[in-house]
Amino acid sequence: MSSENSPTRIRILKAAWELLESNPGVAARMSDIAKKAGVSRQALYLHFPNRTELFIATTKHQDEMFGVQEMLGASRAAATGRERLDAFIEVWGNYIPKIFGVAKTLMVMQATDEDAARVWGERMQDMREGCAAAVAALDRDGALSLDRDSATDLLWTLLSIPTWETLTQMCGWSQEKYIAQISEIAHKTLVKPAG
Amino acid sequence: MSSENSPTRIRILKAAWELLESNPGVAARMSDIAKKAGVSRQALYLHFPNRTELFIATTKHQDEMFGVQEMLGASRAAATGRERLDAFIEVWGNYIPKIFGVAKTLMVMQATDEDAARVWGERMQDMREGCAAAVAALDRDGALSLDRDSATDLLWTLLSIPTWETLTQMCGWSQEKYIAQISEIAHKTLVKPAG
DNA sequence: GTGTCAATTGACACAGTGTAAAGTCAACGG
DNA sequence: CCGTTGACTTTACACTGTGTCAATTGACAC
Repeated sequence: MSSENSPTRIRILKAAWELLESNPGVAARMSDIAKKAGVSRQALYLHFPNRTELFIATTKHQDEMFGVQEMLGASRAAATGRERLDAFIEVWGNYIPKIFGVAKTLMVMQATDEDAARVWGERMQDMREGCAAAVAALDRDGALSLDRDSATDLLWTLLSIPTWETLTQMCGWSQEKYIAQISEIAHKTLVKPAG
Repeated sequence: MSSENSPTRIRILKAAWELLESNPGVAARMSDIAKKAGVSRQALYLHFPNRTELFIATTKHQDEMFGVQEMLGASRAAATGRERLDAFIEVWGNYIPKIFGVAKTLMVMQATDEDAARVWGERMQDMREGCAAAVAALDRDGALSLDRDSATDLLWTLLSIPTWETLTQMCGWSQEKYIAQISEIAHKTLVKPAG
């Protein structure tokens, strides 16, 4: 079942991806995914031990396809703390819509499923490190107007998926407005006013 | 089944309340609730048409017990826009922890259940009106640094339950720190600097 | 007593997950 | 050309949880 790259496995992952994306959070049934992938329901269990692990694998597959690591790595290149903050907000903020469908499913499952909770927690912790790094860079520039921990907490919350969901999905903000406003709030609350 | 005040109905609601509170989001089973209420599983269906409606009723029961309407009404009394903003943040922000357990359940169910989604949406819309009113009061004072809609959207997001959850449950902020910081962010981002 | 109402008991249909066993089919190696 | 292997299918089933139904009990009211 494990880390193979068999074509069937990929087809299943792709089917799950599409279904979750078209209906965020609703968590398609195994039979739906099988149907979409053009395989039997049982074939799913040949590649993944259970439903949760299939969705976890879908998440990891997305990260691999999109190359998050590289994207986030790029934001580390920025010279000043302020530039780094902006770069991080832009990269992560623009990554969210790409993964939202699948991510939301995991987020919802997290409440009832330990494995989903673990993986989701790790993922959010990774993102938090990016926040911490940006905050640290600001601090080194003497531009941080809060203690590091609180600043990291705030930035993390500001860039959380529920925040993105509220603003873009419920309030109807465009992706550009979202990025611009989050960036502005981050500056106003985290960064010292003058220079 | 409907809007009676039979003692059994109340006991069921109380049992559901306690179970949801002790395990936010996990959504207890009907049999668990029945057991806790000291009543047969079938008795639940004599009072509520299904699981979702039971949870919805639990939410409404909480609102009734706590008297949200009165609490929020009090914040309308404030004289200036700034005072009103602070009052609203304090009232709503301190209400969240009281309802979190049950609310989170509804929030999670919202993804898969239309009725839950509807009720949850209404509830959030009610809260939004409080945000809009505070923003309008600021605007009347000429103290608003954003257009009304954007300001309402932002305040609404800032005061959303996921934001509270991230800061207090995941980051470990105290309720006091939460209120203080949210208040500060709201001022920095919504209210004009000087006077 | 009889009616009625609230609740119980036990049974069942249904959906969805996960397991198990047997069968099919194509590829590959002797 | 045969036999094996591996991936997948088919069928069946156990299990959990929701919701429905019918028959029964017990109390209280008139």
